[in-house]
Amino acid sequence: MADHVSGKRLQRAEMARRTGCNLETIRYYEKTGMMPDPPRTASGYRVYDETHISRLRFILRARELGFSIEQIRGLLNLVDGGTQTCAQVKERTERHLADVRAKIADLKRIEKVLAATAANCSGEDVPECPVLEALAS
Amino acid sequence: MADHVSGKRLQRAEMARRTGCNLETIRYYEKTGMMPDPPRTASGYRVYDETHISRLRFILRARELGFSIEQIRGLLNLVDGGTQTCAQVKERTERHLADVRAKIADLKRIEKVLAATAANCSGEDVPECPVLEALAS
DNA sequence: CTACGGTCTGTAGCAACTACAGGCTCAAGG
DNA sequence: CCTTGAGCCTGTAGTTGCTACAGACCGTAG
Repeated sequence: MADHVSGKRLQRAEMARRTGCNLETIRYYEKTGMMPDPPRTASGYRVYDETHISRLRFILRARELGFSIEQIRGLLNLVDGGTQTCAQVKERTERHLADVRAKIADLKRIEKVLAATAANCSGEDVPECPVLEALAS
Repeated sequence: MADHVSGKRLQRAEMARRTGCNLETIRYYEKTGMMPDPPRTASGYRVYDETHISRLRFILRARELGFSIEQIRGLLNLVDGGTQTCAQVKERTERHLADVRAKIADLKRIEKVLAATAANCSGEDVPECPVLEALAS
C-alpha cells in the first residue's frame, strides 16, 4: 500500500513482459552496469518501477537502431552525468550512421555478386555450378 | 626432394601469407572440421599443399560473401561427397541472398531513422537533443 | 502443508574467430 | 658445438550480446 508513492512496482517477469525484453537480458544489463541495481525485497527479489522501464526502453530502442552496447553505455553515461549536449549526441549518432552505411555498402556488394552468380546457374541436376566455380576460382 | 610429386609444401605461416588468412584461423578451421587435418612432419609441424590452399580460399571467399560457417560446412559436405547438383547449390545461394537482402532492408530502416533524427539536431551546446528524445519516447 | 510456479545465483553455451602462455623444434651465427 | 631467435605446437581465455540452464530459495493457492 506504499506503492502509490512512486508508482507501480514490478518484478522481473512483468518488466520483461512490458518491454518485450528477455528475462535474462535484464539481469545482463544490470551486470554490465547499464541498468542500475534495483532495490530488493527482504527475500532478495528485484523490485522495479517506471524509471527502470524507461531506462530499459531507452536501451532497447538504441539496440534496435544498431548501437553497440559500448555506444549505448556511452550515451547513458552522458545523460547520467547530465552533461550531455546535442552536439555530442549528434556526433556519436553520425559516427554510428557512417558505420551503418558502410555495412549497407558491404552487403550490397555481396548481394550483387550473389545475385549475378546465382543467375548463371542452370538450376539443373548437374554437378557443375557457377557458384562453386566462383568460390573455387 | 620428394616435393615434386605433389607440389610445394608449406607450413602454416606461409599458407596464411598466401591466402591472407589469419594464422590461428587456419587451426580453427581444422578444429571445426572444415579443413582436413594436414599431414605432419616427424616433429609435429603441419604440412600443407596446394589442395589445402584451394580449400582455404574456397572457405574465405564464401565468408566474404557472407555465408555462415554452418552454410559453408554444408557446401563443403556437398562437394566432398561429390553429390552436389547445381540446383542444390543455387537453392542455398538464393536462400542466403534472401538473408542478405533482409539485412540490407533492416539496415536501411535504421539508416533512415538515424539520418532523420540526427538531421533534427541543432548540434549546439544545449542538453536537449532529438536523438535522446527519440530513444526515450 | 504441499505443490507449483516464480525468483535467485553462478556458470556455460552460441558464432567466428583472435590472442595469448608455456613449451618444442629448427636453422643460422659465432 | 652451443646458443639464440624465430617459428611451430597445444590448450585455453577473451571478444560481443546475449540466452539458457542447474540447483536452490520463496510465495501463494488449494
